[in-house]
Amino acid sequence: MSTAKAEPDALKAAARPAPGAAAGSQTLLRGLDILDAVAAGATDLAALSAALGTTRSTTHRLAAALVERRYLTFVPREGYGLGPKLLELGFRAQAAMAVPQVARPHLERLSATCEDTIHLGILDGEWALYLDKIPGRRRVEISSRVGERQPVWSTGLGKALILDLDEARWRDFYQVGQARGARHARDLDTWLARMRDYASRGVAFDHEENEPEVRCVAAPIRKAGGAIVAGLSVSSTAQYMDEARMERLVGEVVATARAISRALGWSGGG
Amino acid sequence: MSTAKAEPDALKAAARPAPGAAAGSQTLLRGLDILDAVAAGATDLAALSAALGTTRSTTHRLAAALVERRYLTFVPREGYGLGPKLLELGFRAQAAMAVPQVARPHLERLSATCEDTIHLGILDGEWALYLDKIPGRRRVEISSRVGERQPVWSTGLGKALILDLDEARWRDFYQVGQARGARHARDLDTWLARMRDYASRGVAFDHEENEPEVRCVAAPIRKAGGAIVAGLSVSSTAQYMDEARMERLVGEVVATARAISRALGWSGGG
DNA sequence: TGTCAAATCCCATATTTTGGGATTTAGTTT
DNA sequence: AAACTAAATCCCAAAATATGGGATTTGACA
Repeated sequence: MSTAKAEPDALKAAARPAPGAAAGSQTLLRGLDILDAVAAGATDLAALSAALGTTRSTTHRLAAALVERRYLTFVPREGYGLGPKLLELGFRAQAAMAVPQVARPHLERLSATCEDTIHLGILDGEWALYLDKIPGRRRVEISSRVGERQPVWSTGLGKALILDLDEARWRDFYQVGQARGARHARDLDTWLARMRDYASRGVAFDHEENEPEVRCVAAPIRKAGGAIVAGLSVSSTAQYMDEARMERLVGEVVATARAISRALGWSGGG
Repeated sequence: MSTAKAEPDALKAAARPAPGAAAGSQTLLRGLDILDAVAAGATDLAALSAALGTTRSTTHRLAAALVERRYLTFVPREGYGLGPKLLELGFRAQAAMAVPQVARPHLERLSATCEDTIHLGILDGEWALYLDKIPGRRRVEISSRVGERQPVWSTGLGKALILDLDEARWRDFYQVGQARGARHARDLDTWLARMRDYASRGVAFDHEENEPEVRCVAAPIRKAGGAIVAGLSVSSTAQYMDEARMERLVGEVVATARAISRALGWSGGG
């Protein structure tokens, strides 16, 4: 039941087939697919049915269950939308992680002095996962979302998160990135050389490696004992982020990361 | 398949049987129940099985699907936790609503001058739904969560949301509240008299009607045209909120609500 | 009042889920 | 170091559940 319908392409993501996925929960998975479809912009039953490849009947039953549980909202003329239950669980999920709580005020302080987008994130397997974000106040905004994942090897935040690992691990992250089809691949040796430099300075940069025109300065956050538990980055478009400014930001970014680390119980820091 | 198991009672909420619920999606609903159970503190398969009343097998399959879709996290020694996908969808749900976006900076400004908990909410059927919250900085904190619902008739925020309705509607909200077993019921006439007073002043109070010891001052937020689209409240415990302070807060709260209304395009406001 | 599109409901069929129990994985004890 | 324990994970026949075609209702609009 291919879904290559007319879909405005706004409903891009939502890869249904599932990789080596766990089968045996079709109904549950379809329900979750509905959440994805709604998040991607589907608003009526027809769009949902098309996205799932199921009949109106089935789609309606699933959607109705989600509405009843407040995972979706439904307004007769308007259609479906993400529901308050997701708000609740989302904020709970964030609250369950200690780092964002502690970091928030520090991020806000940093945000007050720079006009750019600030991200807080952790390492999630082979990805960098955003846990919090303070939008910048420039005319152009970095389009990222809390809960989203970005490649480790190409983002400043990602590189900050793996600063302490050895070169073998660095290679792994680089290769995973290449395998997933890196957009602006650089050769491994250059990348490793930069990583060594970043590691020795305790900061990481992103010179438009992940996204053209987007640059950032990032630093690792450490918990008691010194292990890296999170990272912090300041991002902006190239026009606001020339080399000189990136260097000027380093002090602030590192200082903020250190302050958060201290709040988490890390007393080190030559 | 009755669920009257041993449940440690820590997993209180999660009323399974579902009221006049939509049947025909057992698997999906059970999956959602798992999310609730994890949110309520269950961390291992045994706890989840107990909460759902299903066997380890079934529970495991559902949980595995949720983990695969990142709605849950699973760490061998630690157990299950709410996953990053919920973060993503939660923040998206919030972003989909325009009001929180516009209101945030104003709420933060208000928060800077008062030490108390600030809530932003909208009317959701017969409930007041919290869309955003800035925690207070007092020793005791108001335990509320974004995404949660509270009765309209007994909360300051709720009353602010229905300030423009006529008396017949007010009665409806009051009666729904009574039907649901109000805790500190007041007689209808007194309540209506107060509502009239609130409506004429453009503020609403909560004198420990919803929760003993919790008081608040609330004001409605209006969109272009003047219709109430949201509300704003400042809450604290009685010890920090005597009558005098509540009166003193009115100006600030109303001013903030007005500022947000103006940002939403409302130009009215005698 | 009539028309049309979308949502909602119904029910026999067959596909999907279920759960008992076997197996594997890790951490702890002897 | 090997046996023990607890929890997670996997397997498969039986049975309950979800499915979707089509009928019906709802409500906006003419």
